[in-house]
Amino acid sequence: MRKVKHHARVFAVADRLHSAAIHLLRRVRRHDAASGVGPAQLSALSVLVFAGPKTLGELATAEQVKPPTMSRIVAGLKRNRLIAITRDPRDARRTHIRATPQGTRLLQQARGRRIASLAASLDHLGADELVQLGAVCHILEELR
Amino acid sequence: MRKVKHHARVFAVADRLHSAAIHLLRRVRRHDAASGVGPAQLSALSVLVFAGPKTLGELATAEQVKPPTMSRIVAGLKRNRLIAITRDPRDARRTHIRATPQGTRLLQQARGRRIASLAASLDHLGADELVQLGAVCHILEELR
DNA sequence: AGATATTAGTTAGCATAGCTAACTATATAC
DNA sequence: GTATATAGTTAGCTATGCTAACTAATATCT
Repeated sequence: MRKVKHHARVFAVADRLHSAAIHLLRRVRRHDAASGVGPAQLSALSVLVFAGPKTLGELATAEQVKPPTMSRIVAGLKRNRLIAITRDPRDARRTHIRATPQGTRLLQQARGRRIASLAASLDHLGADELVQLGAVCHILEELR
Repeated sequence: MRKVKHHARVFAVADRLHSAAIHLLRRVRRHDAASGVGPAQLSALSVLVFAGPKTLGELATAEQVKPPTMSRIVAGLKRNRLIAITRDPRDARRTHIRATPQGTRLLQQARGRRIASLAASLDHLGADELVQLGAVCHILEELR
């Protein structure tokens, strides 16, 4: 049956893709220490920088974390002056959180280090291989 | 200059690849809670299951973590009876750590959940797209 | 052989990050 | 206007990261 073969191939590819993603991120993450903030703060900050201001609840959802956890991450970011917090005038329960210029700068630098290290690894690849990588990124971006 | 263009493309691909890897792992990680052990323990256990027995120092290196951190992760795994520890008869300072049958079983189940969820996402892809993904995995596996 | 240095791992103590339960404050519904 | 629901915080637990300082064992060097 063709279906069986297809599923087996999908599993094999999923397995390799999973492993490749782990190794890729493990490598780029080594450079994050230079930023001086922890991984959770860095990740939350990147949401604020790339997706714009968010409430605490929205941030928690985006980061797949519970509100109390995000509450502390946000407190840390504020202590480091990487974000600014304002109350929602319509609903005083809500807080609006946005990256400060320093926060944006720090994130861009951290991201730059990651991307630069990955780019260095990819540098010896040929144009055709880059095209393949780009096509696969497109496929992965379309996954829901 | 062609070189400039090439570098710009490499950067753009690195950026997208980085983002894709983040989202991919964030999705599959949701299922890890079902295993009942933390992410560091799960990751260390996977090294033991797939790469065989290791000393504590080797494990720490493999996991990009300092020895004291791995010492505690190992203590947790032992408490959960997922690993067994023996002393090296040649060098009594060293400890040999290996997964128990229960540890192997738990890891395979956790891994199965991750891969199955990823495979489900990939299931609607065509054979040609799977081939592309496979080719890219090969490229990434060759990266040093 | 015996002093010294190196290596493997542990312990102590600190910070960050995850959770649940319980709380405060605000907004909504009846 | 009382009850309910929602947004965040606080308290307290576990896990995971670090450095500094320690123990124990091995290797080195006269």
